[in-house]
Amino acid sequence: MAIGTDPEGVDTAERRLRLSRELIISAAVSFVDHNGLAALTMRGLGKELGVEAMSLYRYVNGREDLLEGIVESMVSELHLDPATMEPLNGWQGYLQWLAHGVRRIAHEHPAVFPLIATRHPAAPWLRPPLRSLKVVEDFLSELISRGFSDESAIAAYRAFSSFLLGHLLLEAAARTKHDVMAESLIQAGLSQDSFESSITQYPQVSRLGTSLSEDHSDNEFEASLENMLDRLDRTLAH
Amino acid sequence: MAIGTDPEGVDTAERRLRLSRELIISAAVSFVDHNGLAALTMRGLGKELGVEAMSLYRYVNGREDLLEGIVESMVSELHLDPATMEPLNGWQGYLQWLAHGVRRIAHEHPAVFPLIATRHPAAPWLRPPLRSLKVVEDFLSELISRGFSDESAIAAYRAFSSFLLGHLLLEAAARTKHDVMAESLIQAGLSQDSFESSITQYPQVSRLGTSLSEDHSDNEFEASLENMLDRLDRTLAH
DNA sequence: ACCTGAACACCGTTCAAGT
DNA sequence: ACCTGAACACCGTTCAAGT
Repeated sequence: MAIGTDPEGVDTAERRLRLSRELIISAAVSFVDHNGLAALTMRGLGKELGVEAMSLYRYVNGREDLLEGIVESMVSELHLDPATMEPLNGWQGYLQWLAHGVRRIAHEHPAVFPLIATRHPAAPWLRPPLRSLKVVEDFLSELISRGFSDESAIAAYRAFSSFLLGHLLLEAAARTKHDVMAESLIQAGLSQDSFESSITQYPQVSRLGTSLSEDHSDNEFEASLENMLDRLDRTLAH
Repeated sequence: MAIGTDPEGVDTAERRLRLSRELIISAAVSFVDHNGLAALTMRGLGKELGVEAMSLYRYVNGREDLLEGIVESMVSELHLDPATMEPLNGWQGYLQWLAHGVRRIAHEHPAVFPLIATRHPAAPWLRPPLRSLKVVEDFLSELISRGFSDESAIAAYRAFSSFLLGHLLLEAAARTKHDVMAESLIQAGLSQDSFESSITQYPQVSRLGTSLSEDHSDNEFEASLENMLDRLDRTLAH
Protein backbone atom coordinates (compact mmCIF):
# COMPACT_ATOMS: atom_id res chain seq x y z
CA MET A 1 0.00 0.00 0.00
CA ALA A 2 1.93 2.96 -1.33
CA ILE A 3 1.84 6.37 0.24
CA GLY A 4 0.04 8.66 -2.14
CA THR A 5 0.54 12.27 -3.01
CA ASP A 6 -2.38 14.51 -2.34
CA PRO A 7 -3.51 17.31 -4.70
CA GLU A 8 -1.42 19.90 -2.92
CA GLY A 9 1.66 17.91 -3.74
CA VAL A 10 2.78 16.97 -0.23
CA ASP A 11 2.97 13.40 0.95
CA THR A 12 0.09 12.74 3.29
CA ALA A 13 1.50 10.13 5.62
CA GLU A 14 4.13 12.01 7.57
CA ARG A 15 3.45 15.54 6.54
CA ARG A 16 2.76 17.40 9.72
CA LEU A 17 -0.41 19.39 10.16
CA ARG A 18 -0.16 23.12 10.18
CA LEU A 19 0.92 24.23 13.64
CA SER A 20 -1.61 25.97 15.85
CA ARG A 21 -2.22 26.48 19.53
CA GLU A 22 -5.00 23.89 19.52
CA LEU A 23 -2.87 21.31 17.76
CA ILE A 24 0.02 21.87 20.14
CA ILE A 25 -2.20 21.57 23.20
CA SER A 26 -3.91 18.42 22.05
CA ALA A 27 -0.55 16.89 21.15
CA ALA A 28 0.67 17.81 24.64
CA VAL A 29 -2.34 16.11 26.25
CA SER A 30 -1.75 12.93 24.33
CA PHE A 31 1.96 13.13 25.10
CA VAL A 32 1.24 13.36 28.84
CA ASP A 33 -1.29 10.55 28.58
CA HIS A 34 1.41 8.29 27.19
CA ASN A 35 4.59 9.50 28.89
CA GLY A 36 3.58 11.30 32.07
CA LEU A 37 3.79 14.94 33.04
CA ALA A 38 7.47 14.88 33.96
CA ALA A 39 8.41 13.79 30.45
CA LEU A 40 6.69 16.75 28.77
CA THR A 41 9.39 19.11 27.51
CA MET A 42 9.23 21.74 24.84
CA ARG A 43 11.93 19.95 22.90
CA GLY A 44 10.28 16.55 23.20
CA LEU A 45 6.89 17.90 22.22
CA GLY A 46 8.45 19.66 19.23
CA LYS A 47 9.97 16.39 18.07
CA GLU A 48 6.60 14.69 18.44
CA LEU A 49 5.16 17.33 16.13
CA GLY A 50 8.04 17.12 13.67
CA VAL A 51 9.24 20.59 14.47
CA GLU A 52 11.96 22.31 16.48
CA ALA A 53 11.07 23.35 20.02
CA MET A 54 11.50 27.02 19.17
CA SER A 55 8.62 26.87 16.71
CA LEU A 56 6.17 26.25 19.53
CA TYR A 57 6.87 29.68 20.97
CA ARG A 58 4.90 31.29 18.13
CA TYR A 59 1.74 29.73 19.53
CA VAL A 60 2.26 29.25 23.24
CA ASN A 61 3.81 31.71 25.57
CA GLY A 62 6.32 29.27 27.05
CA ARG A 63 5.91 26.07 28.99
CA GLU A 64 3.77 27.53 31.78
CA ASP A 65 1.32 28.88 29.24
CA LEU A 66 1.20 25.47 27.57
CA LEU A 67 0.26 23.82 30.87
CA GLU A 68 -2.38 26.48 31.42
CA GLY A 69 -3.73 25.75 27.95
CA ILE A 70 -3.95 22.06 28.73
CA VAL A 71 -5.97 22.74 31.87
CA GLU A 72 -8.27 25.13 30.08
CA SER A 73 -8.90 22.76 27.19
CA MET A 74 -9.92 19.98 29.55
CA VAL A 75 -12.11 22.04 31.83
CA SER A 76 -13.92 23.72 28.95
CA GLU A 77 -15.56 20.35 28.22
CA LEU A 78 -17.71 21.15 31.23
CA HIS A 79 -19.35 24.24 29.81
CA LEU A 80 -23.09 24.08 29.86
CA ASP A 81 -24.28 23.89 26.28
CA PRO A 82 -28.09 24.17 26.06
CA ALA A 83 -28.09 23.19 22.38
CA THR A 84 -26.66 19.71 22.76
CA MET A 85 -27.75 18.82 26.24
CA GLU A 86 -30.54 16.68 27.48
CA PRO A 87 -32.70 18.54 29.97
CA LEU A 88 -31.48 18.37 33.54
CA ASN A 89 -33.62 17.29 36.45
CA GLY A 90 -33.24 20.33 38.62
CA TRP A 91 -30.08 21.36 40.44
CA GLN A 92 -29.43 17.80 41.49
CA GLY A 93 -29.44 16.74 37.86
CA TYR A 94 -27.00 19.52 37.04
CA LEU A 95 -24.62 18.60 39.85
CA GLN A 96 -24.81 14.93 38.85
CA TRP A 97 -24.00 15.83 35.27
CA LEU A 98 -21.13 18.08 36.32
CA ALA A 99 -19.68 15.56 38.78
CA HIS A 100 -19.71 12.77 36.23
CA GLY A 101 -18.26 15.06 33.59
CA VAL A 102 -15.26 15.89 35.75
CA ARG A 103 -14.92 12.25 36.67
CA ARG A 104 -14.87 11.22 33.01
CA ILE A 105 -12.06 13.70 32.36
CA ALA A 106 -10.09 12.34 35.32
CA HIS A 107 -10.51 8.81 34.02
CA GLU A 108 -9.64 9.61 30.43
CA HIS A 109 -6.56 11.63 31.36
CA PRO A 110 -5.37 10.48 34.77
CA ALA A 111 -1.83 11.73 34.20
CA VAL A 112 -3.15 15.22 33.35
CA PHE A 113 -5.53 15.49 36.27
CA PRO A 114 -2.91 16.47 38.87
CA LEU A 115 -2.28 19.53 36.73
CA ILE A 116 -5.92 20.54 37.00
CA ALA A 117 -5.78 19.79 40.71
CA THR A 118 -2.64 21.56 41.79
CA ARG A 119 -1.80 24.43 39.43
CA HIS A 120 -2.47 27.69 41.14
CA PRO A 121 -5.68 29.20 39.83
CA ALA A 122 -5.93 32.73 38.50
CA ALA A 123 -8.02 33.71 41.53
CA PRO A 124 -8.14 32.01 44.93
CA TRP A 125 -11.88 31.40 44.65
CA LEU A 126 -11.47 29.60 41.30
CA ARG A 127 -11.13 26.28 43.03
CA PRO A 128 -9.82 23.16 41.34
CA PRO A 129 -11.04 21.08 39.67
CA LEU A 130 -13.68 23.56 38.40
CA ARG A 131 -11.04 25.97 37.11
CA SER A 132 -13.09 28.00 34.69
CA LEU A 133 -15.00 31.25 35.06
CA LYS A 134 -17.72 29.92 32.79
CA VAL A 135 -18.14 26.74 34.82
CA VAL A 136 -18.34 28.67 38.09
CA GLU A 137 -20.83 31.07 36.55
CA ASP A 138 -22.95 28.16 35.33
CA PHE A 139 -22.73 26.52 38.73
CA LEU A 140 -23.87 29.56 40.67
CA SER A 141 -26.64 30.59 38.29
CA GLU A 142 -28.01 27.04 37.99
CA LEU A 143 -28.30 26.74 41.75
CA ILE A 144 -29.53 30.26 42.41
CA SER A 145 -32.18 30.05 39.71
CA ARG A 146 -33.39 26.86 41.36
CA GLY A 147 -33.92 28.17 44.83
CA PHE A 148 -30.51 28.46 46.45
CA SER A 149 -29.66 31.61 48.32
CA ASP A 150 -26.41 33.34 47.42
CA GLU A 151 -24.74 31.99 50.52
CA SER A 152 -25.95 28.43 50.12
CA ALA A 153 -24.93 28.40 46.45
CA ILE A 154 -21.43 29.49 47.42
CA ALA A 155 -21.29 26.93 50.23
CA ALA A 156 -22.40 24.28 47.74
CA TYR A 157 -19.67 25.35 45.32
CA ARG A 158 -17.03 25.00 48.02
CA ALA A 159 -18.27 21.62 49.25
CA PHE A 160 -18.64 20.34 45.69
CA SER A 161 -15.13 21.26 44.62
CA SER A 162 -13.55 19.75 47.74
CA PHE A 163 -15.52 16.58 47.20
CA LEU A 164 -14.53 16.22 43.54
CA LEU A 165 -10.90 17.07 44.17
CA GLY A 166 -10.39 14.54 46.92
CA HIS A 167 -12.13 11.65 45.23
CA LEU A 168 -10.90 12.19 41.71
CA LEU A 169 -7.29 12.94 42.50
CA LEU A 170 -7.11 9.61 44.30
CA GLU A 171 -8.93 7.78 41.51
CA ALA A 172 -6.64 9.35 38.93
CA ALA A 173 -3.51 8.41 40.89
CA ALA A 174 -4.73 4.83 41.09
CA ARG A 175 -5.35 4.78 37.34
CA THR A 176 -2.11 6.36 36.21
CA LYS A 177 -0.21 3.58 34.54
CA HIS A 178 2.88 2.66 36.45
CA ASP A 179 5.11 2.74 33.40
CA VAL A 180 3.99 6.30 32.75
CA MET A 181 5.72 7.30 35.94
CA ALA A 182 8.76 5.10 35.60
CA GLU A 183 10.99 8.10 36.34
CA SER A 184 10.20 8.15 40.03
CA LEU A 185 10.32 4.39 40.39
CA ILE A 186 13.72 3.72 38.89
CA GLN A 187 15.12 6.52 40.99
CA ALA A 188 13.73 4.92 44.11
CA GLY A 189 15.87 1.90 43.36
CA LEU A 190 15.93 -0.34 46.37
CA SER A 191 12.97 1.30 48.02
CA GLN A 192 10.36 -0.81 46.25
CA ASP A 193 11.81 -4.03 47.58
CA SER A 194 12.44 -2.67 51.03
CA PHE A 195 8.90 -1.33 51.06
CA GLU A 196 7.38 -4.72 50.33
CA SER A 197 9.47 -6.50 52.92
CA SER A 198 8.72 -3.88 55.59
CA ILE A 199 5.00 -4.51 55.19
CA THR A 200 5.35 -7.65 57.26
CA GLN A 201 5.97 -5.48 60.33
CA TYR A 202 2.44 -4.10 60.14
CA PRO A 203 -0.06 -6.79 61.07
CA GLN A 204 -3.32 -5.12 60.04
CA VAL A 205 -1.89 -3.92 56.75
CA SER A 206 -0.53 -7.39 56.01
CA ARG A 207 -3.76 -9.12 56.99
CA LEU A 208 -5.96 -6.78 54.97
CA GLY A 209 -3.61 -6.37 52.02
CA THR A 210 -5.86 -7.82 49.38
CA SER A 211 -8.99 -6.07 50.66
CA LEU A 212 -7.08 -2.80 50.77
CA SER A 213 -6.22 -3.18 47.10
CA GLU A 214 -9.76 -3.79 45.92
CA ASP A 215 -11.30 -1.10 43.82
CA HIS A 216 -14.72 0.13 44.92
CA SER A 217 -14.33 3.61 43.50
CA ASP A 218 -17.57 3.56 41.48
CA ASN A 219 -19.69 2.76 44.50
CA GLU A 220 -17.78 5.08 46.80
CA PHE A 221 -18.03 7.98 44.42
CA GLU A 222 -21.76 7.56 43.91
CA ALA A 223 -22.44 7.11 47.60
CA SER A 224 -20.43 10.18 48.59
CA LEU A 225 -22.05 12.23 45.85
CA GLU A 226 -25.51 11.19 47.02
CA ASN A 227 -24.57 12.07 50.57
CA MET A 228 -23.43 15.50 49.48
CA LEU A 229 -26.57 16.17 47.50
CA ASP A 230 -28.65 15.14 50.51
CA ARG A 231 -26.69 17.50 52.73
CA LEU A 232 -27.27 20.35 50.30
CA ASP A 233 -30.93 19.48 50.13
CA ARG A 234 -31.21 19.67 53.91
CA THR A 235 -29.54 23.07 54.08
CA LEU A 236 -31.97 24.27 51.42
CA ALA A 237 -34.98 23.22 53.46
CA HIS A 238 -33.59 24.57 56.71
CA MET B 1 30.37 42.59 67.24
CA ALA B 2 33.18 40.25 66.30
CA ILE B 3 32.60 36.69 65.32
CA GLY B 4 34.09 34.46 67.96
CA THR B 5 36.00 31.26 67.67
CA ASP B 6 34.56 28.30 69.48
CA PRO B 7 36.60 25.70 71.37
CA GLU B 8 36.95 23.51 68.29
CA GLY B 9 38.57 26.38 66.50
CA VAL B 10 35.95 27.02 63.83
CA ASP B 11 34.06 30.28 63.61
CA THR B 12 30.54 29.73 64.90
CA ALA B 13 28.48 32.23 62.98
CA GLU B 14 28.63 30.98 59.43
CA ARG B 15 30.16 27.59 59.94
CA ARG B 16 27.75 25.12 58.44
CA LEU B 17 26.43 22.22 60.44
CA ARG B 18 27.68 18.80 59.64
CA LEU B 19 25.74 17.54 56.66
CA SER B 20 23.23 14.74 57.18
CA ARG B 21 20.10 13.44 55.55
CA GLU B 22 17.94 15.01 58.27
CA LEU B 23 19.63 18.39 57.94
CA ILE B 24 19.29 18.37 54.17
CA ILE B 25 15.61 17.44 54.33
CA SER B 26 14.73 20.06 56.89
CA ALA B 27 16.65 22.68 54.92
CA ALA B 28 14.69 21.62 51.83
CA VAL B 29 11.36 21.99 53.66
CA SER B 30 12.24 25.47 54.79
CA PHE B 31 13.50 26.32 51.30
CA VAL B 32 10.19 25.25 49.77
CA ASP B 33 8.26 27.13 52.44
CA HIS B 34 10.03 30.32 51.40
CA ASN B 35 10.60 29.89 47.68
CA GLY B 36 8.08 27.35 46.41
CA LEU B 37 8.51 23.85 45.09
CA ALA B 38 9.56 24.87 41.60
CA ALA B 39 12.53 26.79 42.98
CA LEU B 40 13.96 23.78 44.82
CA THR B 41 17.05 22.61 42.93
CA MET B 42 19.96 20.54 44.10
CA ARG B 43 22.30 23.38 43.28
CA GLY B 44 20.21 26.00 45.03
CA LEU B 45 19.76 23.85 48.11
CA GLY B 46 23.48 23.21 48.20
CA LYS B 47 24.16 26.92 48.14
CA GLU B 48 21.68 27.40 50.99
CA LEU B 49 23.66 24.89 53.00
CA GLY B 50 27.01 26.41 52.07
CA VAL B 51 28.03 23.39 50.06
CA GLU B 52 28.28 22.30 46.45
CA ALA B 53 25.27 20.46 45.02
CA MET B 54 27.33 17.31 44.51
CA SER B 55 27.86 16.94 48.24
CA LEU B 56 24.17 16.28 48.77
CA TYR B 57 24.39 13.06 46.83
CA ARG B 58 26.23 11.43 49.73
CA TYR B 59 23.05 11.67 51.79
CA VAL B 60 20.14 11.65 49.40
CA ASN B 61 19.78 9.41 46.43
CA GLY B 62 19.06 12.21 43.95
CA ARG B 63 16.29 14.77 43.75
CA GLU B 64 13.42 12.28 43.69
CA ASP B 65 14.68 10.68 46.87
CA LEU B 66 14.94 14.11 48.47
CA LEU B 67 11.28 14.81 47.66
CA GLU B 68 10.35 11.42 49.06
CA GLY B 69 12.27 12.26 52.21
CA ILE B 70 10.39 15.52 52.59
CA VAL B 71 7.06 13.73 52.37
CA GLU B 72 8.12 11.07 54.83
CA SER B 73 9.43 13.59 57.34
CA MET B 74 6.14 15.49 57.33
CA VAL B 75 3.85 12.48 57.51
CA SER B 76 5.82 10.85 60.29
CA GLU B 77 4.56 13.59 62.59
CA LEU B 78 1.29 11.69 62.54
CA HIS B 79 2.60 8.54 64.14
CA LEU B 80 0.65 7.52 67.16
CA ASP B 81 2.91 7.90 70.16
CA PRO B 82 1.30 6.52 73.32
CA ALA B 83 3.99 8.03 75.53
CA THR B 84 3.34 11.66 74.78
CA MET B 85 -0.32 11.61 73.87
CA GLU B 86 -3.36 12.51 75.83
CA PRO B 87 -5.88 9.68 75.86
CA LEU B 88 -8.24 9.66 72.91
CA ASN B 89 -11.99 9.50 73.21
CA GLY B 90 -12.62 6.41 71.16
CA TRP B 91 -12.24 6.13 67.42
CA GLN B 92 -13.88 9.50 66.92
CA GLY B 93 -11.25 11.09 69.10
CA TYR B 94 -8.51 9.37 67.11
CA LEU B 95 -9.93 10.50 63.78
CA GLN B 96 -10.34 14.05 65.10
CA TRP B 97 -6.74 14.06 66.30
CA LEU B 98 -5.48 12.67 62.99
CA ALA B 99 -7.54 15.06 60.87
CA HIS B 100 -6.35 18.08 62.79
CA GLY B 101 -2.78 16.84 62.69
CA VAL B 102 -2.79 16.62 58.91
CA ARG B 103 -4.49 19.98 58.74
CA ARG B 104 -1.82 21.57 60.90
CA ILE B 105 0.86 20.23 58.56
CA ALA B 106 -0.98 21.62 55.55
CA HIS B 107 -1.23 25.01 57.23
CA GLU B 108 2.37 25.12 58.37
CA HIS B 109 3.76 24.02 55.00
CA PRO B 110 1.20 24.91 52.34
CA ALA B 111 3.81 24.92 49.56
CA VAL B 112 4.93 21.40 50.51
CA PHE B 113 1.46 19.91 50.78
CA PRO B 114 0.94 19.36 47.03
CA LEU B 115 3.94 17.05 47.20
CA ILE B 116 2.23 14.95 49.85
CA ALA B 117 -0.94 15.06 47.80
CA THR B 118 0.28 14.18 44.34
CA ARG B 119 3.48 12.16 44.47
CA HIS B 120 2.78 8.60 43.51
CA PRO B 121 2.73 6.44 46.63
CA ALA B 122 4.77 3.26 46.96
CA ALA B 123 1.57 1.21 46.81
CA PRO B 124 -1.79 2.18 45.29
CA TRP B 125 -3.60 1.68 48.60
CA LEU B 126 -1.21 4.02 50.43
CA ARG B 127 -3.47 6.94 49.74
CA PRO B 128 -2.43 10.56 50.16
CA PRO B 129 -2.32 12.43 52.41
CA LEU B 130 -1.81 9.50 54.86
CA ARG B 131 1.27 8.25 53.02
CA SER B 132 2.87 6.12 55.68
CA LEU B 133 2.63 2.45 56.50
CA LYS B 134 2.71 3.23 60.20
CA VAL B 135 -0.14 5.74 59.94
CA VAL B 136 -2.30 3.31 57.96
CA GLU B 137 -1.52 0.55 60.44
CA ASP B 138 -2.48 2.84 63.35
CA PHE B 139 -5.64 3.86 61.54
CA LEU B 140 -6.84 0.33 60.88
CA SER B 141 -5.96 -1.07 64.28
CA GLU B 142 -7.49 1.87 66.18
CA LEU B 143 -10.78 1.43 64.35
CA ILE B 144 -10.85 -2.35 64.36
CA SER B 145 -10.02 -2.52 68.06
CA ARG B 146 -12.95 -0.19 68.67
CA GLY B 147 -15.64 -2.16 66.95
CA PHE B 148 -15.17 -1.65 63.24
CA SER B 149 -15.29 -4.67 60.97
CA ASP B 150 -12.42 -5.11 58.53
CA GLU B 151 -14.55 -3.86 55.67
CA SER B 152 -15.90 -0.83 57.48
CA ALA B 153 -12.42 0.14 58.69
CA ILE B 154 -11.14 0.04 55.12
CA ALA B 155 -14.14 2.01 53.88
CA ALA B 156 -13.49 4.56 56.62
CA TYR B 157 -9.83 4.81 55.58
CA ARG B 158 -10.84 5.50 51.99
CA ALA B 159 -13.48 8.07 52.87
CA PHE B 160 -11.19 9.76 55.37
CA SER B 161 -8.29 10.16 52.95
CA SER B 162 -10.52 11.53 50.19
CA PHE B 163 -12.02 13.98 52.62
CA LEU B 164 -8.67 15.24 53.91
CA LEU B 165 -7.12 15.46 50.47
CA GLY B 166 -9.89 17.53 48.95
CA HIS B 167 -10.26 19.97 51.79
CA LEU B 168 -6.62 20.43 52.67
CA LEU B 169 -5.26 20.71 49.17
CA LEU B 170 -7.66 23.58 48.59
CA GLU B 171 -6.86 25.19 51.92
CA ALA B 172 -3.14 24.87 51.24
CA ALA B 173 -3.50 26.40 47.76
CA ALA B 174 -5.36 29.36 49.25
CA ARG B 175 -2.64 29.83 51.85
CA THR B 176 0.36 29.53 49.57
CA LYS B 177 1.82 32.99 49.43
CA HIS B 178 1.51 34.49 46.02
CA ASP B 179 5.10 35.60 45.88
CA VAL B 180 6.17 32.03 46.54
CA MET B 181 4.73 31.08 43.19
CA ALA B 182 5.83 34.13 41.29
CA GLU B 183 7.30 31.91 38.58
CA SER B 184 3.93 30.96 37.14
CA LEU B 185 2.51 34.43 37.45
CA ILE B 186 5.20 36.38 35.65
CA GLN B 187 5.04 33.87 32.84
CA ALA B 188 1.32 34.39 32.51
CA GLY B 189 2.08 37.99 31.72
CA LEU B 190 -1.01 39.62 30.38
CA SER B 191 -3.33 36.93 31.58
CA GLN B 192 -3.84 38.37 35.05
CA ASP B 193 -5.20 41.63 33.65
CA SER B 194 -7.28 39.95 30.99
CA PHE B 195 -8.63 37.61 33.63
CA GLU B 196 -9.84 40.42 35.83
CA SER B 197 -11.47 42.31 33.00
CA SER B 198 -13.19 39.19 31.68
CA ILE B 199 -14.90 38.71 35.03
CA THR B 200 -17.37 41.44 34.10
CA GLN B 201 -18.89 39.06 31.54
CA TYR B 202 -20.04 36.71 34.28
CA PRO B 203 -22.87 38.29 36.25
CA GLN B 204 -23.12 35.91 39.20
CA VAL B 205 -19.39 35.76 39.68
CA SER B 206 -19.18 39.56 39.55
CA ARG B 207 -22.09 40.03 41.91
CA LEU B 208 -20.83 37.49 44.44
CA GLY B 209 -17.15 38.33 44.10
CA THR B 210 -16.57 39.45 47.65
CA SER B 211 -18.60 36.62 49.19
CA LEU B 212 -16.75 34.12 47.02
CA SER B 213 -13.48 35.37 48.44
CA GLU B 214 -14.44 35.03 52.08
CA ASP B 215 -12.65 32.39 54.06
CA HIS B 216 -14.86 29.98 56.00
CA SER B 217 -12.44 27.11 55.90
CA ASP B 218 -12.41 26.48 59.65
CA ASN B 219 -16.16 26.07 59.83
CA GLU B 220 -16.37 24.11 56.60
CA PHE B 221 -13.66 21.71 57.66
CA GLU B 222 -15.21 21.05 61.04
CA ALA B 223 -18.70 20.64 59.62
CA SER B 224 -17.55 18.23 56.92
CA LEU B 225 -15.50 16.26 59.41
CA GLU B 226 -18.47 15.98 61.75
CA ASN B 227 -20.64 14.85 58.87
CA MET B 228 -18.14 12.17 57.97
CA LEU B 229 -17.87 10.90 61.53
CA ASP B 230 -21.64 10.72 61.70
CA ARG B 231 -21.75 8.73 58.48
CA LEU B 232 -19.19 6.29 59.83
CA ASP B 233 -21.14 6.00 63.06
CA ARG B 234 -24.28 5.10 61.14
CA THR B 235 -22.53 2.39 59.12
CA LEU B 236 -21.20 0.98 62.40
CA ALA B 237 -24.67 0.66 63.83
CA HIS B 238 -26.19 -0.71 60.64
C1' DA C 1 4.65 34.50 7.94
C1' DC C 2 6.66 30.75 9.72
C1' DC C 3 10.43 27.96 11.11
C1' DT C 4 15.43 27.18 12.56
C1' DG C 5 20.58 27.45 14.35
C1' DA C 6 23.20 29.03 17.53
C1' DA C 7 23.70 30.65 21.90
C1' DC C 8 22.83 31.50 26.98
C1' DA C 9 21.88 30.35 31.52
C1' DC C 10 20.35 26.98 33.85
C1' DC C 11 19.27 21.83 35.40
C1' DG C 12 20.47 16.70 37.53
C1' DT C 13 23.96 13.56 37.84
C1' DT C 14 28.56 10.98 37.50
C1' DC C 15 33.18 10.35 38.57
C1' DA C 16 37.86 11.09 39.18
C1' DA C 17 40.36 13.98 42.03
C1' DG C 18 41.48 16.53 46.04
C1' DT C 19 41.92 17.16 51.36
C1' DA D 1 35.46 10.03 55.03
C1' DC D 2 33.81 13.86 53.04
C1' DC D 3 33.66 17.42 49.70
C1' DT D 4 34.67 19.48 44.97
C1' DG D 5 35.85 20.55 39.73
C1' DA D 6 35.06 19.37 35.59
C1' DA D 7 32.24 17.26 32.45
C1' DC D 8 27.95 15.30 30.18
C1' DA D 9 23.45 15.31 28.62
C1' DC D 10 19.74 17.56 29.15
C1' DC D 11 16.34 21.79 30.02
C1' DG D 12 13.59 26.62 28.73
C1' DT D 13 14.09 30.59 26.25
C1' DT D 14 15.83 34.50 23.15
C1' DC D 15 17.02 36.35 18.90
C1' DA D 16 19.05 37.03 14.62
C1' DA D 17 18.88 34.62 10.53
C1' DG D 18 16.97 31.86 6.95
C1' DT D 19 13.07 30.50 3.50
